[in-house]
Amino acid sequence: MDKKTKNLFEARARILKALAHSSRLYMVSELASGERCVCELAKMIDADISTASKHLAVLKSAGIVQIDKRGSQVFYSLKLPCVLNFLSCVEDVMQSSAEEILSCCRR
Amino acid sequence: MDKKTKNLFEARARILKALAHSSRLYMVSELASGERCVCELAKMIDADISTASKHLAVLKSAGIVQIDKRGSQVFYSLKLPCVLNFLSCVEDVMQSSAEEILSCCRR
DNA sequence: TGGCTATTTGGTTATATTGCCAAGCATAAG
DNA sequence: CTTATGCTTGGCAATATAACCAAATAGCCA
Repeated sequence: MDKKTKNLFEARARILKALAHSSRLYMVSELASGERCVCELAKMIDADISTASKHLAVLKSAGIVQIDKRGSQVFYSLKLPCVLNFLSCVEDVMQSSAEEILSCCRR
Repeated sequence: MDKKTKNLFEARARILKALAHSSRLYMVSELASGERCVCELAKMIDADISTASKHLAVLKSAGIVQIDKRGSQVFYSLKLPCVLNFLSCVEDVMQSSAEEILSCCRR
């Protein structure tokens, strides 16, 4: 694997890593229905505001969400809707694993 | 977020986490063109065989790849082709970020 | 059986991530 | 100006990941 290829895959992995946390994934799926301020998202994931803020910073630096500061609040929203397509495949993987377990038990 | 929802998102995150590493991502994209044994994949990511084996175990336990033992070798292959769709969206996110940087420099 | 090859597993160390608290900053309200 | 609110940042402790080496395991062949 040459250096250029390595950099490419590291960049890709960085984006996936940003999504690879239950709280961040939940926030992303909430943002699918519209923008939310930090305090709303913090309540949703049931965590300290500073924790939510840091998670959102991770998503932002990966280019998955964008911000809009209005007054004293900061509103986050999805940058690219295609991110939601990720989840449908994740669902397929989960279902496939579940079916495998079931078919194994049936025998 | 109730407990059931939390478990669901943790399960989803586990799958994304399995893909969120440059070596694992590279192995997955190689497997797109067909099955490979552990030693081949280890060479490709330029790592110790034990390291490759552990990465593959992560992918397997996430349900992303499957194995076929033949003789003394173990062949890994993709379980669901849809995993590759992830990458096209990752590409979109990267391009969007790159365009943003460019447009900022042009001004 | 004994040695050989391919792979997995255990152990260790280095590094990264996570979550909370406290402190800082900016904007809005009084 | 002072206070309150919403958010971000720095720091720390706990936990999780990653990479390597060494040792264990499994199947093949002489």
